[in-house]
Amino acid sequence: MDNIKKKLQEKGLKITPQRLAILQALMSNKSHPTAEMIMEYIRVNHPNIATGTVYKVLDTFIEHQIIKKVQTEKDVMRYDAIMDHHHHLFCSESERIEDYVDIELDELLQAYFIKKGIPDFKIEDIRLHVNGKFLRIE
Amino acid sequence: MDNIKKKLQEKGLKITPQRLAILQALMSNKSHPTAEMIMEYIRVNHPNIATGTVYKVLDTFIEHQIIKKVQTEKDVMRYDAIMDHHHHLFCSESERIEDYVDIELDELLQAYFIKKGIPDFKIEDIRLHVNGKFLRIE
DNA sequence: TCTTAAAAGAGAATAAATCTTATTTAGGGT
DNA sequence: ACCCTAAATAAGATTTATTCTCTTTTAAGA
Repeated sequence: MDNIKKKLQEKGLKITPQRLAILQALMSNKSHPTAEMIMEYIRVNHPNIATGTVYKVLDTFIEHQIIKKVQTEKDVMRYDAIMDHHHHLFCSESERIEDYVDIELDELLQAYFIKKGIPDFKIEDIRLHVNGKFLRIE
Repeated sequence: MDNIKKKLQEKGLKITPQRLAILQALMSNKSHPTAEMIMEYIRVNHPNIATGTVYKVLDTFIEHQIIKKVQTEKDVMRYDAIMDHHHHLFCSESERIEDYVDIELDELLQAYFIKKGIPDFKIEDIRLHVNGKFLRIE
């Protein structure tokens, strides 16, 4: 929790109970939750947090690079508190999304694109979207 | 245009002026348009097409694998009529999205994952989301 | 402790997408 | 070519996620 406070302070953000609750919710949840799911989770301890506040706080976090949006095909946004470079595994039968970290792969891709490049495009970041099926239930 | 008709027939879909217009719009537009943009485009020749029809037709096309949704961070859906395996280049400063085809890369990835695999996950499809900047204006 | 800019609350407003119901139409069968 | 019917479209109300506006509250530096 102190670690969460430090994160906000580093970015020059005021420490509020709402921000702490939302960031804590995000960091304890690896399932890339929606704003809805975050609200549900924090309403246990913060019954009167406003919907708009949650969206606003999430936007603030994104702006300050504390969290990221996850790109999906659905019209509900999902959020990710893990900022280290990683890829995503998407379940083709459910809404499940998991992180996939693979430094060896990153090096392979980096080497490939340094050698080959993409015409008229300056690469900043490469993310894999791996679609498939999870063989074990979460 | 006959080619578009054939596409619908192959999937057992009725050929309607609305479907032809929407698919034609999608195939002539490489910018991964939104439903809104498609409507604007086809309203020139089809002034009284209903919004709901456009969404319905797009869903039907997705269901029959004639088009695909593009995963973005925004809450407007974008559509792609190119079904051959390809990746996407995302502009970090605008809404521009372009296709990126690279068979050599696909082979590299395939070889990598056949060798290495992902624990408890059966890969069906791998897409790269390459973020960066376009060095030439469209 | 005081001050004030920043943040949160409440709920109205917006925008994309979906749903409902009535009407129309494509295309197979006669 | 003409029916017939299931499928498709039109129109517009509705839903859902998200954003906006305005007022009140609060964090944290002076």
